[in-house]
Amino acid sequence: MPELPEVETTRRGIAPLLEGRLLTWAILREQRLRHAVPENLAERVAGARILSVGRRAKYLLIRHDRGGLLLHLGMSGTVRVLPVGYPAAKHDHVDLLLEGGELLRYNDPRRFGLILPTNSDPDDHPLLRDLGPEPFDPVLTGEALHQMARKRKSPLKVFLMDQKILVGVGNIYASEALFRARLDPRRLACEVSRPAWMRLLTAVREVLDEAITAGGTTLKDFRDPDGKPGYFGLHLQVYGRADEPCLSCKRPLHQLRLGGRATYYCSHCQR
DNA sequence: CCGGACGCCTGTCGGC
DNA sequence: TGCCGACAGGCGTCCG
Repeated sequence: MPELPEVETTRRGIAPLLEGRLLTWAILREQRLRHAVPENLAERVAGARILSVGRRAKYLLIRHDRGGLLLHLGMSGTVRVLPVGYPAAKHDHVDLLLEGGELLRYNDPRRFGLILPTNSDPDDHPLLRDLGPEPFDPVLTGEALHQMARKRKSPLKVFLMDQKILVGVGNIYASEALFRARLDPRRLACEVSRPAWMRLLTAVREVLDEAITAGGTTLKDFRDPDGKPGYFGLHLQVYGRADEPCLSCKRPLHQLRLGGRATYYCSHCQR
């Protein structure tokens, strides 16, 4: 589920509540996530003072004075801030208890996400090692993308979703950015011109930025830490709109599979 | 090294 | 009504 805008929305929701607070305990109801959550999670976090809540790619990084926590929402994960004692529901796998009577509750029906305590800065975790640049990092340019794509024969959309190239773009925003840049998702990455890469990078940044402003996209599960959905779904131009008219040319949009994922595009506007 | 298929999970939806 | 397959926002591994 959550791509960069949903993770960033989650980060912004929890950061003001967490920063400077003391973690007092953790309740672990289900440890079988993408990686097993250590049995001693509570002891690992109890008494730690939270310094900051950051984000790298689609990971949330909670830094505290004894290390940190790495958190990923997978396909269906959400995090909420609730009062202590709030009854736990199905798939509420982990609670992080905070000084002052609130808790951070992690819910993830499909269990593709993760919560891992780290002894040092969670930035240094091996899971983050091979990630590409953030989409808003100035080191990322149309020229850089053009270079990286030179020998890549995968479809443009698959390339765009490769987290080693750049991070944060998932299945929804890949289709949206390609529509905005008027590029055919099936085009081979190695055959895309430098001006087209610049157009695409601009489109990626615009789409992500607008989605963050809207609080992300709620197709089904996603909620911000207050339990509110994201409203970018109202701005989706192509995702989920197979056979509906293109908002630009009125011709019906197409759907196909690329890299095993549903892909939506306009065969007239995107070349 | 690269690209494609598959698996990990649960829930939901459409077709029969 | 019930069953069964397909599919869903991510990502890692395997194999050719």
